[in-house]
Amino acid sequence: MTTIRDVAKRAGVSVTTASYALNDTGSIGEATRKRVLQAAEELNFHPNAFARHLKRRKTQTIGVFISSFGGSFFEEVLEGIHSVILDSDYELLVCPQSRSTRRILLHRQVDGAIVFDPVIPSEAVMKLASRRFPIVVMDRDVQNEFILPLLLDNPQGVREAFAHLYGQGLRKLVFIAGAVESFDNGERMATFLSEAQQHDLQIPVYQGKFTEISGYEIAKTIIQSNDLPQAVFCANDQMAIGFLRAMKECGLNAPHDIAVVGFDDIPLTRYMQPSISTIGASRFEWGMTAVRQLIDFLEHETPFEPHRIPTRFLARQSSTLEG
Amino acid sequence: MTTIRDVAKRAGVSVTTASYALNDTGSIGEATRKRVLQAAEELNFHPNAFARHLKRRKTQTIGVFISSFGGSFFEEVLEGIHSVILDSDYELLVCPQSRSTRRILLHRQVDGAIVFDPVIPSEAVMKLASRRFPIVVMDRDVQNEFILPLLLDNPQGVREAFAHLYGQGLRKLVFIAGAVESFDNGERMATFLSEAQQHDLQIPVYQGKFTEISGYEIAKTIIQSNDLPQAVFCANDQMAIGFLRAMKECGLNAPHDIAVVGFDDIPLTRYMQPSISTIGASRFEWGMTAVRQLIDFLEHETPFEPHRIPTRFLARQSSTLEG
DNA sequence: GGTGTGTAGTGAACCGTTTCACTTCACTCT
DNA sequence: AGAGTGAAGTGAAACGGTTCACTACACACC
Repeated sequence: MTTIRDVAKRAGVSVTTASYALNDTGSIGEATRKRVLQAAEELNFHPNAFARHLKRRKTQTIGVFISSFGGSFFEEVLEGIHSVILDSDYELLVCPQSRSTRRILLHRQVDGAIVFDPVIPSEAVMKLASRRFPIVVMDRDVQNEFILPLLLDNPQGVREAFAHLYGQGLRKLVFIAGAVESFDNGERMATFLSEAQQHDLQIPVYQGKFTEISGYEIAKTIIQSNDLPQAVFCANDQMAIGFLRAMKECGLNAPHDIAVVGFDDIPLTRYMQPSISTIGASRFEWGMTAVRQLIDFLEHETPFEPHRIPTRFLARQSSTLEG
Repeated sequence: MTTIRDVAKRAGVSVTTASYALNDTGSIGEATRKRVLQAAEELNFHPNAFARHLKRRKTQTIGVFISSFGGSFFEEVLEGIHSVILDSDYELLVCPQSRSTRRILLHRQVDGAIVFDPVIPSEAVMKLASRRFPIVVMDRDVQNEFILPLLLDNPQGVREAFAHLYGQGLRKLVFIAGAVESFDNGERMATFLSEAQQHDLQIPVYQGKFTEISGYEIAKTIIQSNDLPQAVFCANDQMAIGFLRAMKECGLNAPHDIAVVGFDDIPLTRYMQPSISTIGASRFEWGMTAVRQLIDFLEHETPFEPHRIPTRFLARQSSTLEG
């Protein structure tokens, strides 16, 4: 509750001088500065962030908008973001999905945004983005001078995975898709199907929802059809996990009966039995890159440079036939 | 960039009237209110949060201070917190460890705090807490009128786990401790040792750090000593996972050679092979309770009611000897 | 002595809201 | 007719900083 006025009074200077001294701006004599700093210390003064932001019209804060904390997916992205923030003089505001929050926050509570929540409509993003409010999107492909899409290189990983399956002689393949609105899902599917087409394969597609349970249910359907594919490619790991659970329940073995591949390389995939083949990317660096570019833009208007985050296929037990 | 003045002008009323109309306070005629709301809509007006907070001296925001996003531990806590926030008219500010951030944030950027980061000194918490700034702590046991400790019932779960091991005839037990500063670690250890003492058992304690690698290293030490215990109790799951990895590498089998129990019930424990016996609590509800109590205090000064979050032992493969 | 230059410091406006204290005016009551 | 009441609306002072434009003064230079 102590204000800069209290500090000024105690140091015997004007408010202006106190402000300059505390911010190390303006020209203030060394002795005076010391006196002000000491007064501030003694009074345990901390400037009111709101008053400051109000006047400066800058919040020195980056907003990150994610769909939820769950799924152990955002974790690493957030850690990457956080690691950069620590070394900057920005603050971090993480905002999980919420209508009201979003509206209010987006209006001037942060200097720039990182969007990773498909629920936010692209039109809203387009409308908000501006020189004074740059946005990095990690979940869609909209682009303009003030919007930077920073996306996974889905095609690369998917092609590697396809080659891996095809190379083992597997020809009867199935694609299990995630949420239709998802950009990543679309790209993964498109790539997989196009690869297949080049090898004259027909690929049935089952529509899932990126959730474990949807993978599980699709697996049951497929198994009951009594027409097992040799391999399934799941658009994310959660569905692969569900798929494997169903297989296990039915006494089927991966990769023997059906080879399974996921996408994302979430930690679980390494620990499951069998371990799950998947496509990974460094989410930590992904997050780092996002903030870095955003801060660079905010500070020097460095133009955005869209590029893809590399992915790589990780062959593990669930899809690797022996010998 | 449009302000309430623009709205007022367009609606042909004073700023005061516009403010009252927008906030549904004061007494404003229905026709006027409509006109103001419409003007605001047309201009796409959103009140500047900083100006508002500055004047109101309330931010309508809850700050959550965690040590990091990693470890898949906070995830569920945050989701619980978030779920309550969604139904309230508060906003959520999640702030991972960072010196500067903390200082600044704590000073008036949030109305109340939830602390789950051992790095924050208890003195700081004590100093900050006040009627106008209540704090819920989830990682330590400081308490006063304005600080609510909301802790796990460590003793309950640990006692159940001890009984489980002891009940299977295991007598040669070892305790693997986590970070010494940790309140939870201390309580888990104290309970385990006291239970043991009641049965006249001596328990060696190894000092770990709550990390997988520390569990791994301790396991190697123990195994090389050639004097295997019948069971180890790890103060958290990460260490249990490391311990099991070391065992596997040495060709040892859990629970046969050594039974292993962890603490936290992180998702991995269910999926590992063998699945890991552990002690769980609903972190989701833990988070929910924390915010609920905080908001209740903020709104009605409802006095804090400390209580423990129940834990339960979950017997899984890693510690269950067959029939 | 007049001009110029640089340093140290100050007054007051401003950022965009909220809200206290007040005015107006129409209406009712006695 | 005069007093009283309540509803609708307004002016201006906050809130706590930052910063523009300015003063005061010492010093150097020619």
